[in-house]
Amino acid sequence: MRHLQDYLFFKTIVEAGSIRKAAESLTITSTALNRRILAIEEDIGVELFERLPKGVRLSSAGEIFLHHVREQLTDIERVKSQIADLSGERRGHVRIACSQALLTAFLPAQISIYREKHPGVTFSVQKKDRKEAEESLRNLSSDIALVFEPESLADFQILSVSKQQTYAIMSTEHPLAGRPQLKLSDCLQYTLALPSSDYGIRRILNSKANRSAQSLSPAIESDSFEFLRYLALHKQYITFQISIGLPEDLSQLNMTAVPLNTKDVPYGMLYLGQRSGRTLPVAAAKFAQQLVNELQE
Amino acid sequence: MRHLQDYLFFKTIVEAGSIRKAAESLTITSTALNRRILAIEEDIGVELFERLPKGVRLSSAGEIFLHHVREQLTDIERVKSQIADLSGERRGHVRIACSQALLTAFLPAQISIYREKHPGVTFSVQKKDRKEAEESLRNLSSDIALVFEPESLADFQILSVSKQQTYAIMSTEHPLAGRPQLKLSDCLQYTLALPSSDYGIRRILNSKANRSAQSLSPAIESDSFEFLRYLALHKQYITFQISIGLPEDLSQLNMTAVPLNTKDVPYGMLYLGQRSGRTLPVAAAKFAQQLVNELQE
DNA sequence: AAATAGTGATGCAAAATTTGCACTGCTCTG
DNA sequence: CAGAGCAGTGCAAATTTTGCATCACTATTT
Repeated sequence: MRHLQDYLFFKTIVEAGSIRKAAESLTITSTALNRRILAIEEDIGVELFERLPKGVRLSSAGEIFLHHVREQLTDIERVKSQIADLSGERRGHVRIACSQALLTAFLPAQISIYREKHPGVTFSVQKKDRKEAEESLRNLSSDIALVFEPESLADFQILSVSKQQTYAIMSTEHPLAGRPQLKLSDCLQYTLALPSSDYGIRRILNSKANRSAQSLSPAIESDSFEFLRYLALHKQYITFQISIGLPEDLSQLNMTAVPLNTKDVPYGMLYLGQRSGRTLPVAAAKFAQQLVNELQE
Repeated sequence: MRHLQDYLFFKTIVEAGSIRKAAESLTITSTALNRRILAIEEDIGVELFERLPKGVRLSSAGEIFLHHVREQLTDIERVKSQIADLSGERRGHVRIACSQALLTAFLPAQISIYREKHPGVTFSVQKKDRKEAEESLRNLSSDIALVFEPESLADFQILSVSKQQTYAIMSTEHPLAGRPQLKLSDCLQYTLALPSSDYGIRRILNSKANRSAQSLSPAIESDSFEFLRYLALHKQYITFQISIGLPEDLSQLNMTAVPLNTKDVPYGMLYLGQRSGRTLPVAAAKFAQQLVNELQE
């Protein structure tokens, strides 16, 4: 859309912090870009930026305008997507913010299923922690978010909630492998490789440990679930994952996942949501619907 | 706003039903206008209009686009108004849809009060019946609506509700003048001049008459309250009005208003509302707030 | 203290886009 | 069947946007 170019330019400048830098990434001259901003400012009658020696910074009027610009840019996407859907062929782009656990198996599978029906739809998936995911919904940089144990839920419109059981992951050689079910205390006798404490799984385990006055002392902490998994394979450590985050090929890797007793370690909650009050583009709305159906099973 | 010109052009064409007619009112050539539409259509990839021999008509894609355009045009007004409010001086335009009864005394007084504080704010007031008022909120041609006994309340976000007592209006020479209070049956013995049946007051009176199996047979019906009032003055008829709609200068006109007993004819409800989910421009929001305060007394 | 490198703004000419005129082809109306 | 009203199009003029060179300013580095 031609008229929205100014909006995009403006947004890019805000993100770049300088007109010249923004101009570079927009493949346009800084002077042309500068003048477009000046023109907008004249239109509105207020300066959108403070001019600093190091670049530009939003004025308070600019903040208001930025908010409007973000809404516009996403709104026109929705409109285009609705219009495209009239002609039968679904097109568009779905932007997903999600917890790390979803990246391994669930989302790849779901996206693949969706794209078989609608190859015109593209996806971007960003791993975000709980805070970041909610923020990205708020500032419209994501359409939907899948968050395990979310934080505030402000502006978060819940589309689906599903209970997630925690599993212990270990090598098939591990003494505990083969048990039908475990308690957390069973695991504490072995060496643990845990996600860092800003992850939902860790919070679940922590709270159980605190309640039973046990101490959760991991030998290894990491923010990469994949790393933890490989560690558990080679070093006979135990790590944990929620059910939806279990890789499909564990057995091929000589690993196994044993569920933790839910009376011992309670279910965690996986939330699917969008920004409240927003109408999603068709593609995103339909994909969200697919996830809702899938999560209900 | 330069970029929104296309939107305004588009909207004008829709309303005019023809590119040439729209071009005329926009003081631009039909050919230039035509090409701007073609450009938009190329941008989106779909035809927005069906081309008919008599002009153009919206396609279904155009309908979606129109909806977006309307939201845009009002949204940018809100943004401008919010930005202007930063600099202290309030500017903007408030569009009000209201029932006829409000035009006589209430709204003129309220607008006058508001404009003393904020002379930069302009107003447009449109008399609408209950259906029309709600529709004008929905399609964003009004910011706020004041409706007596509204109909559906769909998409209608209620800002305030106030009870309105019904008054009988008559000449000071009338036999019933001077009574402290009346019952509907008292009035039925005299000749009535009533608003047409799509007005809220008439509905209130009708429902009472039906319940008590009385018959409401007006000698005169009109959709002009002013006409009815003058009629009542000169011909000794009785007409009715709700409290907020009573003119301030009745006594100077040798007329008087006598309240109807509320146990006989119940209160009617006056609703102040906006479209649900919408953030009003500063000027409109503040004016609405003033009305809410006023109506609470 | 001076040089340097970074920022946004501006005058001016070239490039690109938009506009208006004249005209086409179409359909419905009288 | 002629006429009026409609949208679309080729082309040249008018207007707007762009890019280059350059200015004025500031913070950092030498």
